[in-house]
Amino acid sequence: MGRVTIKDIARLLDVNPSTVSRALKNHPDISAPTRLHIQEVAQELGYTPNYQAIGLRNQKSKLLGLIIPEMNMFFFPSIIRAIEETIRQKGYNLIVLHSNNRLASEIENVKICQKFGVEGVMASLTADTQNLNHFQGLEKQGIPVVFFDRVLEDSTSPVVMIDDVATVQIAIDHLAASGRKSICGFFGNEKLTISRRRYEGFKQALAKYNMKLPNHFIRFANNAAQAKAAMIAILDYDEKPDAIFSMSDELLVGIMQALQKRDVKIPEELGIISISNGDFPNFFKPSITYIEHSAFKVGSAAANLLFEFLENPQKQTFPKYIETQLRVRRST
Amino acid sequence: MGRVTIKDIARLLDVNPSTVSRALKNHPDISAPTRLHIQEVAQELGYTPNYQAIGLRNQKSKLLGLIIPEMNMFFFPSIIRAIEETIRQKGYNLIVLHSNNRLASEIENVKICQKFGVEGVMASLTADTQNLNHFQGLEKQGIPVVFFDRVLEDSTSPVVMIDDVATVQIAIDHLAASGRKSICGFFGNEKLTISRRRYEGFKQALAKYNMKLPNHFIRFANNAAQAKAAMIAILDYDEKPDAIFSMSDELLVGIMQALQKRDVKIPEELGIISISNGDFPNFFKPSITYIEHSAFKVGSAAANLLFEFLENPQKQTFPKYIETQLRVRRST
DNA sequence: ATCGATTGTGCAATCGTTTGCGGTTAGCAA
DNA sequence: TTGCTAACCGCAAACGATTGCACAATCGAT
Repeated sequence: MGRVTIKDIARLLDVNPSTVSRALKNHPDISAPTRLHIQEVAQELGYTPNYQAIGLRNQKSKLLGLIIPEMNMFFFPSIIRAIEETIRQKGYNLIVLHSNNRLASEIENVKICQKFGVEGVMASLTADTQNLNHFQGLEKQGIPVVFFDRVLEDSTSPVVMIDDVATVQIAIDHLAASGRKSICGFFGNEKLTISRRRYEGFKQALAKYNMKLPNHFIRFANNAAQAKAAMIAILDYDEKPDAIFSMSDELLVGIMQALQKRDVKIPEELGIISISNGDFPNFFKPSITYIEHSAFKVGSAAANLLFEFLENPQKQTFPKYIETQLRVRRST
Repeated sequence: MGRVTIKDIARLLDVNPSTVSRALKNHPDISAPTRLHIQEVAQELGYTPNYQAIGLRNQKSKLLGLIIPEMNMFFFPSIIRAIEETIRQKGYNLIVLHSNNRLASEIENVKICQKFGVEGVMASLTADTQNLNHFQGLEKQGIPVVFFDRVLEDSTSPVVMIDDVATVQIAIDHLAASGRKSICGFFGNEKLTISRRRYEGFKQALAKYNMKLPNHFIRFANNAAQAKAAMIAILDYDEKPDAIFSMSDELLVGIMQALQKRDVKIPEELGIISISNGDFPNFFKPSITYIEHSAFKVGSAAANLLFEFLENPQKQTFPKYIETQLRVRRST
């Protein structure tokens, strides 16, 4: 009961705690015999360093914060895997905070990061986040923050994302090349910059091919259920699309549920392409053509970028773009 | 730069840190005027309590550890959501540790929990975990550990899980009731107790109906890809099953990919039922009948059980069973 | 024998916060 | 005036680990 401390070891061996501390970290001041003896005893007693005490003394915590808008099955598991893997190697650990898509939670999550004294933060924002005021406390304390994916337009902070416009362009190029002429676009929460940017790219890309874009071909959906409902609604219009563009796996799932329900023939009646992390497109029949937007790469890049700031706080900030790649499957 | 501390406030107002501390927690010893003034100043300066210092002083960390064998899209996002939600209400936060399916990582993760001084741990084990020796350090320090889902047979620790045998029984009952006579079972990693228990339940249930069970009707697969390969192999046998039982969403995904590839008619040629968290069965056409095994409920129960031990360390340990429920869809 | 350098260890302060105890003041009654 | 009680607040130690500095012991060189 009660963990073993350096003091305990010191008392037991009748030496000073400082000697034990130095011995355990192989400080050259301590002679080999005492050093080995102390290490042996520490091992036997099952000594575990107390990060709270170490952190307090050294003003370090070995903790990084990850703030995500929600915990879903589509994007964030890969993100977390990637970040964990990257930071573990450097002896850091992660405290993951979900905002449940609410700004108030996000604000609180930032506070929690501060309370725990995290050394850096990675964040993806909620749809309601209009400014970064709640992150200013961190910046003031010199704690670097890296934003990824769901970021704000005017962010002067370091961000990791894909080139939304270019990525959508690739998708539309592909659809156009295979003869599609009226394309319907599905986008996430309209309040999200990422949705609006991809929507902008979509409009630009269609304009390039002089494709028409009736209002009901533009769909903003906050989740799979909304996407499903929207897709079904589209099928009830007279003017039907011959292809669907989806900006995420989550929307793709909803869209596919609708199409399966209505027995739409893919790719004959309708072509489909989606931006995706890469798993879900293979779950459907036919498999879905997608632009790979690797969450793993985003996570790794965000973590690495954060470390660059930890190592060099003066570093210039600039957006880091993750490359994407077209993967042609059977839906186009 | 550098966070504001109680000392800073004390210096600024020319009072003792203890006064500030008491004022901030509304201690009655402090008069209303000083209390309000101090709170005001603290607010203005953006004071944030230092959990490291508080934890050190109070021997608390407000941190709980969650050790999971891997971070996948099937089960653990819901688990994490549920746990987070439950513990947040009590002012606790989570540090999530992935073992990457390796025992060595799991052992290290336990150590990390100790270093950070977590007050409790929730854990789901890797397939290679044969004993709980590496958790003994925690128990010795009086830190409660709750295991869930992927647990060990001989565990004397508190566990949260479903009644595997009964759940599989429900599945087979359902298949039998709809006239299926030769059922093939898919199970996870054979080294996992959860796989073996469900396999046992499967055998018992088939025996109840006197169904035959050729060797190639029993499949252990470690992931979706292996399940897919196994399913394809089965389709190449002369003796084919008329129904499939899958013990998890991950296996279901692999199985469905194989069936879609081979254009197997569901439910005409083959019926399918799976134990599932509830999302994936709806992604397929036809939708898959499943026994709902709610990860969210498991997570909530694990967190609540852990709190019971935190509040009453003497509490008796007993396995907590999460109820499951048959959801009939179109695959049977 | 004396000095100097070297080696090994202890002392004490520090990180930020909490809390038991003691002390000062004011107010009030006798 | 004296005594007593609240009301308020400060002092200092403590949590566990680290580290600059001081100090003692040893050794070699002169």
